[in-house]
Amino acid sequence: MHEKQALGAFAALSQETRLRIVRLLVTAGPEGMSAGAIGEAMDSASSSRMSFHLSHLEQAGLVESRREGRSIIYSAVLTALSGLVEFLMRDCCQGHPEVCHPAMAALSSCCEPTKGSIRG
Amino acid sequence: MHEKQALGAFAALSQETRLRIVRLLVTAGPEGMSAGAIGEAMDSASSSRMSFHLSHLEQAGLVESRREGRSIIYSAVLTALSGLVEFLMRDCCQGHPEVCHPAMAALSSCCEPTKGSIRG
DNA sequence: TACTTATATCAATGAGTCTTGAAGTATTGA
DNA sequence: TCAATACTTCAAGACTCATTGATATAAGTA
Repeated sequence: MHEKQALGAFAALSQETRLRIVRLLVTAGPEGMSAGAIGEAMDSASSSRMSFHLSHLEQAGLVESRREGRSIIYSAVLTALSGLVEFLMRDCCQGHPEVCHPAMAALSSCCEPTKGSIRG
Repeated sequence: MHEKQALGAFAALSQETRLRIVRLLVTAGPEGMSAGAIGEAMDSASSSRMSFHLSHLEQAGLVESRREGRSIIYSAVLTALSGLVEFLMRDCCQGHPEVCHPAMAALSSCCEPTKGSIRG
């Protein structure tokens, strides 16, 4: 994850519709959702509007697509999200590990690591 | 950290100058840096341009300021950064803990937690 | 082939953002 | 009080972004 990629990802995530799409696709898991289904889940989203935001997200590397019959299925690129977090934290931590510990505690409660515990 | 705050933070971080300012201030630590010193560290930054971006970052909650004599000292709000990470990961992990583990491993190598270890 | 469904692309419009230079405010010192 | 320093605020222009509606492409179906 380089600065340009991070800037693109932050820009993609700074738009309400796109942030919601990403969250929706993350919860949808690896199977993903068709563009139409995503559009139906969003408020008053025209097909061109969805296409605009989905291609924006795809170019930012946050989602990927595959065709299934007439539909195009979008899914979240989970490694891009974790890479973004890694980039953010890498920059945060230079000499100040206290920044990371609250975030690690939050992750710990979210992800239930299989071994070990985190103390701030 | 709510959606609106996250959107504001992502928008603030999606601009090259502002992302660099944040990284600069994170490395500068709690003492922070004056607006002028930040401007000197950036390429060809006019004072009004710095002020524009610094107030943008401050409104997003990513930096804070205090006056010292004639100078205004800016410093990074580390809890806002970790809060943003927490927000991102919280949304990432719904049913998919495998997203978080690589990020946790990255944080682990960055922050050297005082106790326990993280396994993906 | 013609029709329907599903999505993408294009062009135009309006809204928002970034930069610049000038003017304004706050602090310090003579 | 005057001048200098350090920032901020304001206004204007250029640029970018989001939305809309129309058109285009691609894949099934009759």
